[in-house]
Amino acid sequence: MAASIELLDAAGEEGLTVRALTAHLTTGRGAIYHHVTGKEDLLAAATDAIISTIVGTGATRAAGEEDPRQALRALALGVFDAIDAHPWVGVQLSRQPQPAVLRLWGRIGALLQDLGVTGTALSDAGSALLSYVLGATAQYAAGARQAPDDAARKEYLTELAAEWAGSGADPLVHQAASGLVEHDDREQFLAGVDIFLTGITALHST
Amino acid sequence: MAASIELLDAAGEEGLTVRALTAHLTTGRGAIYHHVTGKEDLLAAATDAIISTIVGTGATRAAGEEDPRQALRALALGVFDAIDAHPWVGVQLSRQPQPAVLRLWGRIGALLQDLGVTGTALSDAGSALLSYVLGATAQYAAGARQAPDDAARKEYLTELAAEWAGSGADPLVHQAASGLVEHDDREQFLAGVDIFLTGITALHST
DNA sequence: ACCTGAACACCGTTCAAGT
DNA sequence: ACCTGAACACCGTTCAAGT
Repeated sequence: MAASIELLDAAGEEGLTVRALTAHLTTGRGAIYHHVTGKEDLLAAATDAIISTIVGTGATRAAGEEDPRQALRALALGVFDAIDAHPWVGVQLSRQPQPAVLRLWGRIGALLQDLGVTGTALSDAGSALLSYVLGATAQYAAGARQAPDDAARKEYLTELAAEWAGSGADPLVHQAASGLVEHDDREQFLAGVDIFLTGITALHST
Repeated sequence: MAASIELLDAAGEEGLTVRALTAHLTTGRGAIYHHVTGKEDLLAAATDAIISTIVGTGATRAAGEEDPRQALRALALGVFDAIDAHPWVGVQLSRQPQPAVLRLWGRIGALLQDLGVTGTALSDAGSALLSYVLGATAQYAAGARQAPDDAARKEYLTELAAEWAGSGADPLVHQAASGLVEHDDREQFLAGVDIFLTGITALHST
């Protein structure tokens, strides 16, 4: 498992090949099939291992001593940072039915319940927040994969901004493109979480 | 392009192989490389073709005669229905930099502007809403791929619910699992859009 | 029970050769 | 300029044979 994550971090999803993995473990190609059913299983297990470290310990200290809103922000940021460190997790999380997704659902649901949301509103809010987090991190991961370091990121964004500006006559897109290079992904991600929490609170209190 | 979409609809992302496509077009394997740079380009073009039909015509009649909130709901539902018809689009949209995503961004941004959102709040709200729509549809598409028809869907969800119920001691997950089989994806998706719009409005008016 | 590694049935992409 | 299709360099997975 550790070897799989190492390979994924080093070369992305395409870097995890049965050949590379078994070579790294100095074993025969067929050997892994005694431990996992196939490559899909391998990826799911690696993803679950990463997500577990974020959700895992937090679940016990959620008794209520902490502000659930703050805890939800922290959880979301935890996922964000994990994808920053392991971009391949972002793509993987969009593929159901993943145990890692289930784990996240449970934690988000519990915190929303602490916030006083119940019934249909709870499942609506939970799945919506989860979808946002997964969608945003997947987008971010895709961008990060294109530009691993800061210099490459700046170049990539400048190029993308030029492409945006050129593609549409829309002045709005133009404006968005100019702000693209300077914007902070992490801040924008958190702003989205806040829109969510505000919406949930507003809908709940009416 | 039409042939590519046909293959993708029939057999999913894995069904689109260079061999199957060129056989369908009764041409040589290398022929397509004179029209697209590779398979990635092919998938991006197919995705853009689908998204264009949703965003395309709407852009012109967005002058303001329509409630922007309603228009955003309609746009979101349009994406949802497109992925219902072509599940492979869902996965594809999570991969940047996709012209289709840019197209959606432009339309969402314009409608948010009609709603009176500007500056940093606009780019925050736009990217958040886009992330939600992409995340939710990707999740839905992944589920739909597992269960193409209604009978399979029910069976799949019942099985998933049992798995959920078994995995965690959490009573919340238990409760969510029981509601899983009956819930309407489309309704839940729209509920999420409403949480968003409510949050954006609430943050904007304070 | 677990491992080995050749073999199998696929891929996407390239490129000399044709029209 | 566009097409052809054999060839190349890969894949994931299987399975008879070993320990």
